[in-house]
Amino acid sequence: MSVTDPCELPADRKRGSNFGWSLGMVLRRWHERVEELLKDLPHGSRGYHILAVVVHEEVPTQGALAARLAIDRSVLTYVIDDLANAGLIERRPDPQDRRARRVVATERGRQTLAEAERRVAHAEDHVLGGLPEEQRRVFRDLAARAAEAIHAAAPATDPCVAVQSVLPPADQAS
Amino acid sequence: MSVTDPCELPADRKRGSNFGWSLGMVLRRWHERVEELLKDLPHGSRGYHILAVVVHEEVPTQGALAARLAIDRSVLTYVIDDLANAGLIERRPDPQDRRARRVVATERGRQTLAEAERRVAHAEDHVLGGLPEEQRRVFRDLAARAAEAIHAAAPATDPCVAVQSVLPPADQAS
DNA sequence: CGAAGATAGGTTGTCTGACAAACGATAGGC
DNA sequence: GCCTATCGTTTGTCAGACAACCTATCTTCG
Repeated sequence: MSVTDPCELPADRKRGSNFGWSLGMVLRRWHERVEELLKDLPHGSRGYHILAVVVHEEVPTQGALAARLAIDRSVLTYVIDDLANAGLIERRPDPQDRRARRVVATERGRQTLAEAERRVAHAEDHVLGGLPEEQRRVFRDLAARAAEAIHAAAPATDPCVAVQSVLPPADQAS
Repeated sequence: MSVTDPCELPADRKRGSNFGWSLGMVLRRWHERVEELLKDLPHGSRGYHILAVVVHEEVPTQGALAARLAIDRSVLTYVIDDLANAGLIERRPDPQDRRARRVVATERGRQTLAEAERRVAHAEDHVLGGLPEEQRRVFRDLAARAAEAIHAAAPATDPCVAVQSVLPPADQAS
């Protein structure tokens, strides 16, 4: 497939149609808003995500939690510390394996999460204010499913694409 | 339109249904892939975005470019430096205003972008591999429109939400 | 004309968050 | 009882984001 006229990208590729940029834009705004909203939750959106998983899901250990959220274990350490200090979760020794810690939510944690989720949901609607109600729902749903799929196929890098220079070999530089 | 009962989140709010987390997940993977793909384009995805705008849109000055992409001017400086060194764009003095620089793409830049866009499009399909064809299209479209709307309403922080603690007042801590 | 303020671009320094590496404690296999 | 793997934690390094400052130029107005 020879290079079709590069300018021919049918106005679908033009303004705003850079997927990566768009995602970044939406995520940045989401982050701003949520961070603002949850500024007294120990680590803002980070703490929120962790708390959410702890409350909603049965996650055995800290390591599993890290895997579930696809974040580094070393981050978990201090976020959990602070969430525990705030009385939102507890870190209990696992009776089966004394290396592991089970992380469970306190009642206060559950309440806090409920409140946080309410606010975040509201903020999200605001962030997606540019889309009509129905499409917001669709967007969130698609994002969730795409993320789920990505997370499931974790390997991150498979060499299915041969990596060679994007730059033309200096043949007809302007 | 009052907020429908916030606690009613019906198992739609559960696993994977954290919008922010999902976006982050998708974006991270996008970034990994693209950065891999464009590793010899001066600043990877950054350079890609900038090059794309320079090629596809009529952007008067460097400052306008920064505004268009919602990035810091100080970033533009060195990215443009390197894109120019690679012969992909040129920084020309604006005859009307000698403070300003007009940034224009070279032919080589156009070719490179075309190739890059092809690869990125391919990578994006791969990243969204968890969604069927049609939904990928929808997702990209919604993302673009949401981002566009956000970018249009730039102010970033309007105090429409009263910010008070998410934490309950220590009444019934567990 | 010439001084004052505004604006374009560039430079520098600081700060945060991501990530790798190393460590102590414990579990499981031999 | 040793050896290796695993869990959680700590530490250090690095890149990217962002603010503050600087210079050159334009604009306005006396």
